[in-house]
Amino acid sequence: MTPDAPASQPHKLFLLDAFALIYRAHFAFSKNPRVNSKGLNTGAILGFTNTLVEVLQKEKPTHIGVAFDAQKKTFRHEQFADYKAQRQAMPEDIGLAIPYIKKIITAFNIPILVVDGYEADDVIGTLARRAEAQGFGEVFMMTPDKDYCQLVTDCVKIYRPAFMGNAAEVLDVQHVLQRFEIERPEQVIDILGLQGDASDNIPGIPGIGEKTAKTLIQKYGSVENLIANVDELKGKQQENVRNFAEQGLMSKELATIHLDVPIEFHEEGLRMEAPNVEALHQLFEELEFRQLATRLLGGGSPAGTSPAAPTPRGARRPKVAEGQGSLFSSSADAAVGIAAEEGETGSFGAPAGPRRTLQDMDVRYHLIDTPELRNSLLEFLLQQTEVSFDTETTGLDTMTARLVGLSFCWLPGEAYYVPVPHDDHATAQALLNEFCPFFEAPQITKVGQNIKYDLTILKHYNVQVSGPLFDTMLAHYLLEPDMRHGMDVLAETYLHYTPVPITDLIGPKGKNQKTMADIPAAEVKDYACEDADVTLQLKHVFEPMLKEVGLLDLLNEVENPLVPVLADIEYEGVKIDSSAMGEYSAELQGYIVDIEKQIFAEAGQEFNIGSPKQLGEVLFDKMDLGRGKIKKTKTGQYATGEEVLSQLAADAPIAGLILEHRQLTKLRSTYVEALPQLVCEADGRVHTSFNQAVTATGRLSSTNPNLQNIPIRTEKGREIRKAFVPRDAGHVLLAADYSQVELRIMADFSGDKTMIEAFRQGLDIHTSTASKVFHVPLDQVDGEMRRKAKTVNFGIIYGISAFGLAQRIGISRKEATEIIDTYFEEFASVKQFMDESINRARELEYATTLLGRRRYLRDINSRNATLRGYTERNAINAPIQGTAADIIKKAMINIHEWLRAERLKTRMILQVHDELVFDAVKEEVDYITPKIKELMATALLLPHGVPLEVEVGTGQNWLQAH
DNA sequence: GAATTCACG
DNA sequence: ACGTACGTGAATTCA
Repeated sequence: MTPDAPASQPHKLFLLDAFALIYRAHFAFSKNPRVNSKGLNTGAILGFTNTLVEVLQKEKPTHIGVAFDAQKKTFRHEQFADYKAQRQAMPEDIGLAIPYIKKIITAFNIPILVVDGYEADDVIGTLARRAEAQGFGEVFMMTPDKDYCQLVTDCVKIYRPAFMGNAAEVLDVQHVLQRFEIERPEQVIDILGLQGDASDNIPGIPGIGEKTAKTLIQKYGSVENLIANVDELKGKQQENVRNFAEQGLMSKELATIHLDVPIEFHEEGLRMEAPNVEALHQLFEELEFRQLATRLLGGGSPAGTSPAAPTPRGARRPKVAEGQGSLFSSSADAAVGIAAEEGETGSFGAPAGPRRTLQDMDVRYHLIDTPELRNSLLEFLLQQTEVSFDTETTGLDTMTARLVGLSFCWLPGEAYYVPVPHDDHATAQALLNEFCPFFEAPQITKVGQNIKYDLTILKHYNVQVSGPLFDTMLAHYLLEPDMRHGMDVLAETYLHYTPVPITDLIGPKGKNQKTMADIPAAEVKDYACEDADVTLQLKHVFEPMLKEVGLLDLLNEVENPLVPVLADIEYEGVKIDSSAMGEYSAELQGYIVDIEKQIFAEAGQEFNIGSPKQLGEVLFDKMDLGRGKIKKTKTGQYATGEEVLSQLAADAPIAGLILEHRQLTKLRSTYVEALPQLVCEADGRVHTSFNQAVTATGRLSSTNPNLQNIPIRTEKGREIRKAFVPRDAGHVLLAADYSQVELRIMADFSGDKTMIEAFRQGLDIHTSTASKVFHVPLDQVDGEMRRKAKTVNFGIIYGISAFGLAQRIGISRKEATEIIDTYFEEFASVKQFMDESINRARELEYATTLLGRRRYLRDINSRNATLRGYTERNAINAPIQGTAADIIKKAMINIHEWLRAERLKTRMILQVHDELVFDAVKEEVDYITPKIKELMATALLLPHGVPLEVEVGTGQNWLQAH
């Protein structure tokens, strides 16, 4: 296909249609305009820049150019007086935005392409053709405009950038032919010529829309041929084609993109170059694009990314004058901080200016490696009220990692590093004992980034950390729940500072990666001190921010106090009966082999059942199942999910077998095989990690392994829970569940009398709902009605839709609509609550929980109905799910505290969103059961007083405990 | 590394 | 006109 030999490295050229992208970006923000502090509407600029950046990062073009329409009239205006006449004058905001956009493009060192008398599409089309002729492997015309479809070839494609929730999309020849139902891409012009294009004021032929245009072109091939055969047409259509034939031809001409623009194709001129970082910085600063600046330039100051610029370590460090009293600073000294308060701080509280690294800083990082120095350090530590600290270890796995050093900081810019002998446990233990007075001091706030990790490490050295904690990771989690909270990103965003990458010390990730223990203490010192230093400074930035938005209490009363609770839970672990797992694995394997044989017999061939691709081909191509009702995934593969196979199972036994096979292999590989491998050898237990800063709603999540998704819904799955056992014969497992928390929260928040009454009376809520929705007395609700009502109740919490409900209970959309309507008649306040939730979110652009936890819903006013709908459902769900999370977190803190105060031996070992699991001492069960119930039920009181109920069970394993 | 599927609340 | 219930994590396949 390529006429010339392709270049050695595959060339990838992107040609952007500037105005089309700018208009689209502008209108995307039209409902809730983005305005910077100078009153400039920056929506179009931000949208365009985001699109540009995305394509640069994701697609990594080798060549690129941005085409603008010529300012003056184009040949199309000469040809057709009304051309684009109806398009309103360019909105003022766009006019103001364009100079900025051009500056940004220029700062990226990307050429701007304009040719007098031509529009961008002609320029792009011409260049695309010439690039193809020169042997470019791939050319992408980046535009949302469908006119470009006429230009698509095997190597020239359309790239529709991601937009308002839709993923980016590449349209190739096949897509175009399919979409327009034509045989050659050029016929797009004929289609457009007939149907016209309102936005470009191409008239087309009256009475011909998308459908008719397709049919006619399929039959006649072109506008000209249609006109030639106009006699074959009937009635009004014939009349129209006859009368407007001229207009049709003119429309076709207007829709035609011209490929003879007088412009040279210079490969070198379009080659990608490194951006002018300084210029981008200035522009983003002026436009107040902080997030973009961080994302794009954060770690990207030229010095920061260049591997050719290693950090000259130690060269400029002031030598520590051992034994001198002046080594330690009291708070009276004005140390120079990384984020010294300078100038206006903007909304992130960080000073403007280029990113800085350790080499730019006047810091004092000291090595504390003698008993005398340690003593002196401890003395200073004990005088502080707030100290950040960090642990350096031999690895990230808390169960096996050994301590390498400790760093401390109480004044910005000044920190201390204490090496710990990692290979001599007795000496290490003795050294840590020295610091116990500090760690245990109740009056000193300990500040850390992901401090649960440090607490756990210290716990392995018998150090119990007391006093208030402040975790900067959690602070940021409350400020921006759906962002990431790594220290490096936070330092860059809020302190404009780039910490030394850990890989500078221990090398890149790989087989020979070193650990901190392999690095001389003098080198670790700077890294470790910097972490403590940065963490302290982040605290000073976040605390006022949290106070301002009313989240400081949530942090101090819930998230921070939860940290030691989770550390204890993880430390305790859950005992797993590995031999039971082993037996069950063999049993499952037997079933699997058996089912496999049956599947191959049904299919008449062997194939990889685990490959959705092969499976789809076998089911839908070879066996021809599905009868036209075949679903496809977004990548064009056959969908073979549970939903599809269940439908198929009615008349194709193979579908049911595959579902069963899927279930069994899932159970085997994800649980039965995986869990025993994660059992800690030392104590026979698995130690999960509870992540406190992952979910958008405030829930915890569990990894390594995930113990929050252990099977229970099916017979064979549930069996796995039998392998979760108490630590010894003196213990039992005790499980305490909130009953219907989320529905109770919904009842309470909405104040719905009917639902509240049901809970007050202790009714089964699904039966009660069924009785209302189906208008039958409580005692006449059958299983089917209850099942449907249960689905409705869940649907309510999730922000119900008729379609979703119909899908899930297998009824028509009409029936689903009726059920929902009846529900909202019966539970009018619930409907009102849902509407109010959405309205409040539209105003605030966030939703809140009972304790003020926020979830930002920045798309709530989006013009894209799908995205908006999604965000509206979040506006309903987030406060409910998040409040439930608030409640159980409070309960965990209170129970942990109570167990400790009473010196009980029972240990909390798991949290599963609405359930707490305890490894309970048998003798304590009767004493703790009512207290745990009470502490859970009263952890937080709901505003309207809907009671919370807790069910407790015990047993020899987790299954029995339910 | 993305996509698909499926385990849980 | 369009897509379809909220929130997670892990295993697997495949490009």
